Amino acid sequence: MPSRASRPTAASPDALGVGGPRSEGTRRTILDAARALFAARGYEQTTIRAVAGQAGIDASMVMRYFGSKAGLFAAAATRDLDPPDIAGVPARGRGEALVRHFVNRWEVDPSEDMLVFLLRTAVTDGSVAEQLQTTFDRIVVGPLTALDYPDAERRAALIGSQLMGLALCRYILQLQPLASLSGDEIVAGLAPAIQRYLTQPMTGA
Amino acid sequence: MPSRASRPTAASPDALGVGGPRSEGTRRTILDAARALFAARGYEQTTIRAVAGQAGIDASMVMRYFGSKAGLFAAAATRDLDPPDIAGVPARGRGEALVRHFVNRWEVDPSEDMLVFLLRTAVTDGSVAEQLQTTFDRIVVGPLTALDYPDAERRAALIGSQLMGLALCRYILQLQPLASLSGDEIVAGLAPAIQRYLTQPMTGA
DNA sequence: AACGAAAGTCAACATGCGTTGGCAAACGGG
DNA sequence: CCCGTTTGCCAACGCATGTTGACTTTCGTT
Repeated sequence: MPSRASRPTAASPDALGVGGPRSEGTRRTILDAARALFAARGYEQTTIRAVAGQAGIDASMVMRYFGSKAGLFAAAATRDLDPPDIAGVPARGRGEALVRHFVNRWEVDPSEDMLVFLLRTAVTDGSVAEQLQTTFDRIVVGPLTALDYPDAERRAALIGSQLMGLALCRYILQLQPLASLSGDEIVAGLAPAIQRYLTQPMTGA
Repeated sequence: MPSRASRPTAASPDALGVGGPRSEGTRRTILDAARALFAARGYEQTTIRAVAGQAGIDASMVMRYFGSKAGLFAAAATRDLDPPDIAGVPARGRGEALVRHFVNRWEVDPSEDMLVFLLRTAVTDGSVAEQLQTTFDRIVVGPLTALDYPDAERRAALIGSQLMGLALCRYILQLQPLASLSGDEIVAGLAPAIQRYLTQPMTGA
């Protein structure tokens, strides 16, 4: 990706704090570069200079826009992500729908997905782990409780551990043969297990 | 843990390379400290000085013993770990036996387990990921192929992703409610899924 | 055309890191 | 008792990093 100079067009005088409204164009450019690098290398390995380099600007610009490396990460880590719509799926197909939802998103570009992005950094940073918990609650636990599944939290936890394990092994660690299977093969292999987590009776408490 | 000065006892003139036989006592002390810190913070966040500090010695000592930070990690990352004995278990109970094997080990002290140790560092270091692959092949894929399971590699991959996900969510990220469940509850929840991965028919290839 | 603020660059600082070499104490055989 | 090896500590180097401040360039407004 060549260094897109891009004329930032001075931006519109939108609703932004008086603290310092900057060019919205380069702001997004920086955030995209930051997300890509944070997701690819993790927090420590990602340097401000590298982010600035990929964004085609100077490192001090990143500081002016986001204050600090932590501020940059915080800004990069807040993004909308849509929970899967499993309510519109018959109960027997919800396991597969759940797996397919995430696999489809991850197949496009794992680095672009918030869950993979957070996962990578959460491993080395405890505060990010809390954020991952929140995100996960909203995106997996939420839909399950909305459908009145009993023990929704525990079922979501089991399902989550499997989905996280998949994301970890396939997209981050790239372990074989998991990394070279097709998306459909992954879905076919995982869906029955997820379905089972949804429906199997719970023992103990 | 107070700084154990400990007289290294000059050690026995054991079989050690001519390059530099050092005190075996402090060598192990350093390795223990290194393993604990690597497992707790990951590779980047662990500093030579911190390892030396926890071992109660100087940082340069670590260098003399292990040459470099990478050498220290390599030394810390080589340790025996026993594959689970599922051959002596009836086929119907192998899923549970597999889960229980790892959960039992992790309940004692996750930081002491090689798999958790490697997992944490593999996320930020690609070369460690390869080592994790090797370890995993030996400890999970091996026992399965030895029992002539069809599609042993793929089944092991699915099982592995679930076990890795558990280790990640419960012991590293400490996500709720997974982190606060009892070991038995974990085993009860996961065992049927693992058993299913062992026995369910494989679709596609 | 001139002004001034915004946008961006450049050089430098302070810090913490891995790493190195030199120097002091402990130990053991002659 | 002395001396060489081993074991350890101290101070420092070189480097990359996050961060800062002064300087230049762009560009809309008057």
